[in-house]
Amino acid sequence: MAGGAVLEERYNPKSVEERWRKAWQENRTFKVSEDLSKPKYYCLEMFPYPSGRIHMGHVRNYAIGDVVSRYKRMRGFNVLHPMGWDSFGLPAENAAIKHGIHPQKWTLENIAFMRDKQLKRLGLSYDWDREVTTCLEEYYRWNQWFFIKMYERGLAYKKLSYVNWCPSCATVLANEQVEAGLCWRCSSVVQHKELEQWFFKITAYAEELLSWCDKLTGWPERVLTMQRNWIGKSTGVEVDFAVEGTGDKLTIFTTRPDTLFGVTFMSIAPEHPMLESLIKGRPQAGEVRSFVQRVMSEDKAARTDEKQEKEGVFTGAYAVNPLNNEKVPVWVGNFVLMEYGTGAIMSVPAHDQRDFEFARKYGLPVRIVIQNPEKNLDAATMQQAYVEDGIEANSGNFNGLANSEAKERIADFVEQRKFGKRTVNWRLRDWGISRQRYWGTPIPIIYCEKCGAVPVPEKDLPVRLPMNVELTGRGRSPLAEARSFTEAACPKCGGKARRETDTMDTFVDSSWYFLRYCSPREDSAPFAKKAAAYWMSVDQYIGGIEHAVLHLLYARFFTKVIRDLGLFDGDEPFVNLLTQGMVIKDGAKMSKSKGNVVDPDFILNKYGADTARLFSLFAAPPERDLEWSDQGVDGAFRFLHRVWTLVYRHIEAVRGIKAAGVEARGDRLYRKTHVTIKKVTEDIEREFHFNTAIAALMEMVNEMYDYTSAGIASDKLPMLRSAIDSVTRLIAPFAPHFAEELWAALGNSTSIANASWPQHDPEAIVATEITIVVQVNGKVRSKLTVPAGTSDRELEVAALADAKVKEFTNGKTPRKVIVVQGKLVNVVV
RNA sequence: GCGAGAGUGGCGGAACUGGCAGACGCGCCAGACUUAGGAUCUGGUGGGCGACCGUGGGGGUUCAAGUCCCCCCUCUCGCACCA
Repeated sequence: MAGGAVLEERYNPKSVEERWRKAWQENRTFKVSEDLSKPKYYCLEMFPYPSGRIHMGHVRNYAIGDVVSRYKRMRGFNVLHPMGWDSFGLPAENAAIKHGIHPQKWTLENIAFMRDKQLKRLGLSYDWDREVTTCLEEYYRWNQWFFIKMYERGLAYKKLSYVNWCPSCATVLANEQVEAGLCWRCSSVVQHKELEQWFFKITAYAEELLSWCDKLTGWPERVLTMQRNWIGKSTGVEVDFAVEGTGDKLTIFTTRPDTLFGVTFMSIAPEHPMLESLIKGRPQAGEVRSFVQRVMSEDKAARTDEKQEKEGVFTGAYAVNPLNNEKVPVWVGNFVLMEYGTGAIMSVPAHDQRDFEFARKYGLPVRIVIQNPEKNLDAATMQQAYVEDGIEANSGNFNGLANSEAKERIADFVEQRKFGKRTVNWRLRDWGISRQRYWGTPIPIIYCEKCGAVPVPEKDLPVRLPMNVELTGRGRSPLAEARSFTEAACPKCGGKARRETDTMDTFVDSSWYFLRYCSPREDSAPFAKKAAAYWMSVDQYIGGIEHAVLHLLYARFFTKVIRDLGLFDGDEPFVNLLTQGMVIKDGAKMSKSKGNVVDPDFILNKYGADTARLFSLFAAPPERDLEWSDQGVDGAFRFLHRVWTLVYRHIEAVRGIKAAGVEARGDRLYRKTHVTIKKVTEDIEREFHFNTAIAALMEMVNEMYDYTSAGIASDKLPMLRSAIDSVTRLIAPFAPHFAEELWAALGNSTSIANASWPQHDPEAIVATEITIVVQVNGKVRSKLTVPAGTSDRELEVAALADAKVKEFTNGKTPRKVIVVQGKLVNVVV
């Protein structure tokens, strides 16, 4: 047996934790496999990037997940709780450039250190046999496999487009990776650049990704809101305006067809493909070109800044409004985005604030087409656009209709006359996955001079990332420099060809790793279908809010694609999501520059893992930010000490004693024990409120001290035994090494991880006597102790007879007496 | 501007469907044991001398409001020229 059957006098976390860490490893305590006889539970924490060291945020994240896993396990679930490494990515490459160490070596060394020297010390109940490392070919080959499957279905495609370019990372970024115009990783100003890129067609799933937001009831509302905003569905109408003098059509998108009669000009994006033909041969051409050039030279941050002055120039061209055959000027506007809608808009200054400002600035006409029913609008004097609902005016046959009604009627009219059609526009763009970097999954495409882009056949996978590549941090994709890599034969015709040298965005790796955990050593498929059918979906996913739209949206998308490939029978990857708060110190996020970082190793050395876990779970509920407090850690340590000392004192006396059963009902410690079991269980079940669960355990331990303060009679030993027994089980998910040690000392020879969770005795918690609060006019004046089950009538009589009540009612007759069953009496005078 | 969340002692935080505000912990104060205590144990600890007053501010509903309704303030996060 691994545990010491005799307790040492003083709690020594170091020796206790070492002993149990070893025991768990040797006994394979947390190894799991599919077992149809038990209900399954899949608990997952977002896997880390192997940066070299873990931080307090990791400790908190994994401690939360571990409590959930261990608790569910004790409740009889077959728990899958895996860990792995999101191990492709830029820092490895930067380390290579800076220190001349190969990214692979750097990464694998970091993983070994973080796994063996850091994570394993935390006592986390992982099945380490399921470890997944995304930078190994046994994993990334399946990224390539998915790419090819998606390519075959038209879900992966290449196109020339304007992309977000980070000059510092020297690579392209997805839209999701640009935050306020800055690179999400290094905060450089993102540039606009035209490049050929590979895309995943996430927009094909936009509707489904959106509609499922309503069904993910186990997700925090704010994450769903962010996803809904990001997907950004807007329904409207596309309308064709004929360009005067040419046969061309200028198509615009609008959500406000009810304002179509109020169009007084048009605006198009500087990148609009029709621009050249519009200005050709016109006197305005020169001015337009220099305007366009100036706007396009601005970086993305400046261009999309709301405070940016709205500017434009007249192209000299006119377009015809198909509804009233009116001629309106076409302008180029710096605020019109080519990526959204059609890159051209109709401008209705009377009813759109942007258009209004633009019209006033350039002296363009304003025409009211929706009248305010409260107060007549005047185009000449209005100070801002009228964007509320109202009645149609100046709108031909539609005059007099409510604008909400007119929206539909005008859209119908547009469709009947074939001026355009109803459409839906999405803010969501396809996911650009090409990265001009080395340390990632090679995109499995070969370019043949004759056949064009040809996917690498499945049998030739993986396309291995070559190891002998020089990394300079400059210029093009590092892979492009490696001739042995780029030279290839066309899989179709065998002719001379070259390989794609871009690698995939690392968010591809984390989009399906949760499926891989189900069967991590499977080598004929990304995962075994049967294993996934058993384990998926993830019952509880835990991680930071920072992935609210990035990873969590991509993973949902991949899951749906994988479903449609017939590999997995489910719609969503994560049933419940817990977004834990940050760990902060002195009111700010821990960061090197602020010098407020707490090193997990230091805490582990000084107090041990159980204290570190206990504190991070006790100091705040998981979804809130946690303020780190050195003194708070002392408090957690002290609590474990108190439990230890209590058990140490009585262990000899209770060793051979049988725990108390129902015959002990009525004993105050027995009652407290069962109240605590109920409270701890409910707090874990209800939103994982570990802080109050731990508080309840502390209360119980205080009660145990009190119970035993004057020594203990032998007839009370069964109650003490059952209390110690229960506390040990209840504390096990929080402080597992500690609990194992006590558990062994109590004479158990199997791990407490496999012990059952205690169940409370409902009869035991029914009090025989209850305290009733007595109020006079809503203010607490007295308390009554009465037998449970005293009737309302008796309570009222007792309250009115109370001396204090008489004093405060001062002889007046009560106007009303309110009795709340078992709680309170309020006398109103 | 839009959306989400929050505001409670000196501090972190409790208070499930309206029913003793401040559980539990930290800190602080006092005492015990001690050569000693930054160890441990015991007790106390919202404010005010008091009637009383206290959950960001102001109204309201109710026998009763941290909790429900209306108005306002502050903070955090996300989105933000999306046509």
